[in-house]
Amino acid sequence: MGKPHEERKEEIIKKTLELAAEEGVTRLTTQAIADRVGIAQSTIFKHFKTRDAIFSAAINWISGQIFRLLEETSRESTSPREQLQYLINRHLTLMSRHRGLPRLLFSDRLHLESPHLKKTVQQVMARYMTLVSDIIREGIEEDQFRNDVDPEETARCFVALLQGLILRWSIFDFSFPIEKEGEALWRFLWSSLAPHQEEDRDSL
Amino acid sequence: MGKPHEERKEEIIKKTLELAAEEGVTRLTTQAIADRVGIAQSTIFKHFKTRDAIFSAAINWISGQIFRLLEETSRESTSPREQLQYLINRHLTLMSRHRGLPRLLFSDRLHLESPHLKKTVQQVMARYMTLVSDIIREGIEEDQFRNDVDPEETARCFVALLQGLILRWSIFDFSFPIEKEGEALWRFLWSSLAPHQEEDRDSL
DNA sequence: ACGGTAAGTGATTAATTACTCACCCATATT
DNA sequence: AATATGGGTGAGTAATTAATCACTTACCGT
Repeated sequence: MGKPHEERKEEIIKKTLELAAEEGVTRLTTQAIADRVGIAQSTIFKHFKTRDAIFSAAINWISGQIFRLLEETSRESTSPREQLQYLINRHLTLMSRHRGLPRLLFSDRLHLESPHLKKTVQQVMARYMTLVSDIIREGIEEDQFRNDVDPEETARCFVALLQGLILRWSIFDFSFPIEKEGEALWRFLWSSLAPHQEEDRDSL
Repeated sequence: MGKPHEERKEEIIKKTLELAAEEGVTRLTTQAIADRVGIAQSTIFKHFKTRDAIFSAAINWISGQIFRLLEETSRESTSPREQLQYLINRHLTLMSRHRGLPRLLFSDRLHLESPHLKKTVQQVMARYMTLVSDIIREGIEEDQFRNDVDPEETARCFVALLQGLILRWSIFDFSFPIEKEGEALWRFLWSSLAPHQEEDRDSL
């Protein structure tokens, strides 16, 4: 009886994310997590020293997923335009598959309770924006994007668009398909990135 | 001794918002609020029946502020373009002046603890997007904006941009001047709304 | 067979926290 | 002068919850 340490650890993290999506971070007690996993409350502490360690592990898991996503994107040798589209789609799919992520990321418990976790989140965001601005700069050099946009500024807007969309989705209880909204987001982004002669083609 | 009911009520709400900005929603206990106001913890309950009633009042206050902002914007008889700029500036100034607002609005305690408050927030967002799409539609009709953008879609992106920016600002602990970022946001938005012949003028 | 280790449990504890209650006291009303 | 009222208080309560602990049980290598 009893699963091995690493396996149960993963299970606890996953169930924690599930619970965060359904009940919100406030209801995320060790008792609730234990119930969901199907073990006693005290058993939680065989695998995590403190409750915050669970959150920490969850955030690190999320960071890992997003870093993987970023690496895969930059490994793709497709055009800058397709890289951005790929990034939007994959990002939204990731959030769609694990709805607890936005709830956790947006909760203040993370940022204010432990400075270390806050730094992790900030680092992920910073690296994210760096990659996006690199892609945009490349697109400008290759004459695929207009040359009068500022790459850093546009990258910040890119991330803001994504986060804002996810936030609205979360506030409206995941009640609309977010992948579809991603397409609208891309259309909007493209209308600001596209060189002028190409626009007629894409406006329909 | 003792301020009149309505006055103290307002004071509690204001101090609650202050605390939310500094300490986060998690630390927002009745004790902390009472300390900040300078009264005993039990006195809080002379003015609010429950702790949630304080949150409720705070959210309603926020909603009021934003509704006022929206009404003022539509009352302005300036061009659609200036209306959008005005809305961005005023919105960011409001958030800048009361940093507790984003913390409260993004906290899950609001949406998940009480369905009523969630509805309030959703209604504000819905009305916000309606107004923005109206402005955009008007701008298209007056040939100030390109005619191949979808007003509703663009309005959703407008709100996402704002929310995303505020979220990043909140995650980075209000460490950069948000009004300045608002200008970048407008530049980005305008590059997607501007008719083509006008662009050369504004690109610098 | 045996001893060690790792996962699991129930009972308990200490701290936090929303909320109540009996009681004060100043001011306004009668 | 008597009294009612409203803002204020300190002490206390019940509930929640993270964390501990003594103990059990299953499994593994020797």
